[in-house]
Amino acid sequence: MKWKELEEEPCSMARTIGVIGDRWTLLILRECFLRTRRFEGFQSALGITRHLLAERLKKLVRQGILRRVPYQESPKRHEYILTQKGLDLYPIMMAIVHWGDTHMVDERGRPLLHQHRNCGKNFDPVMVCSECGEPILAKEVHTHPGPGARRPLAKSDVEAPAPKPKVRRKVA
Amino acid sequence: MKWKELEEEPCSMARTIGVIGDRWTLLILRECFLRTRRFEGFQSALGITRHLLAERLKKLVRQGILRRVPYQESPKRHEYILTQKGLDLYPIMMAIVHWGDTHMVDERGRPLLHQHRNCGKNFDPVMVCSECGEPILAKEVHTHPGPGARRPLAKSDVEAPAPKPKVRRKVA
DNA sequence: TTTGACAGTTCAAAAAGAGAACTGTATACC
DNA sequence: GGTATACAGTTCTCTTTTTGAACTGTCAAA
Repeated sequence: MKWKELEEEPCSMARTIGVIGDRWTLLILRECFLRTRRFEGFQSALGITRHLLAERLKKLVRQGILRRVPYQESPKRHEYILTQKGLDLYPIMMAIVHWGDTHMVDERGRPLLHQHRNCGKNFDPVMVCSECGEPILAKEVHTHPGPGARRPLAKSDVEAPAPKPKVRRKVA
Repeated sequence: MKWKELEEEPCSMARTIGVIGDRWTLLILRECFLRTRRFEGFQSALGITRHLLAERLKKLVRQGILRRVPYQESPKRHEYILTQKGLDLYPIMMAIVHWGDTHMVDERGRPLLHQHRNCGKNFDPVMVCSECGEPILAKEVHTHPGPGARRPLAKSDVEAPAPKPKVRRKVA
């Protein structure tokens, strides 16, 4: 599969993955949220090769996730700033961090704590339903095709067919 | 950088990215949440090469995100089922989908709608603070080192130094 | 004049991924 | 019995990506 194609699939997840779904891009975005803005800053913080960094930054700018803003003339220098579209990635970042905090910490505990200025407390992000406000569990969510689905109302597009082998065998 | 190293970095985000931060892994996980469980199912749904699929599934099992469960004897066949650790990835998936729904849809609208069984309505996921319940904005979050930080209390570890060039130039 | 900051670009070598064919067990159909 | 098909991989070669390191070019400070 060519990754350009991903962005045209009738799946918001595939499209998003086509834009930010690789390791370096995600790490670059982490740095953005930690207030890194300049080429050298990203490069030294991440140890990414300069070649790839230049390419990834270009792509993020093309996608409207970063804005390339001049901060001095002669020589021309630019900073990479998150746009609103970029800032909207924050829940993804927080969800990733939170999973790591839950499942990937060693005995010493979390590397980073997050404090909510509103209430002053260290917090965890919780995903809730926009309609009823209750936390969302995978089991309680039912998906069905929306207007942008490939073939409207074709359930098989969105839910894999139940495993039903044509050939019956000895079952363990 | 070797990607194994990522998992040892003192950053929950880097560690998580080391585990699930590549395109195919994310797409495989999408399929898992859409109830795909078998090798052929993943392969035909995604068009991933069989080679890569086998490798990624192995890795996800090693990481405890999927469990390889036999569903028949002779020939031995297995299904790949999300563990609790895997199910806990759901907020990440939903956050990714939601960003795509917001920023990557065409005129036709969303490819997929999500219905919350609790309240019966189609919903968007909203990320709120575990302490005060208010939605979280990037601007309202302050980070500081936790017990698992590389060097306790070294602020420079977690916040990039403010851009302060040693050399002063004509500023635009 | 030399050094260093900064933001890239270039190029050869190594790693990862794609595409297709092949392996091996087992059942169903003719 | 012979052929076809399901399933879950493995093996192979070829192409694309990524790495690592060096190089380019502007400007300022010592």
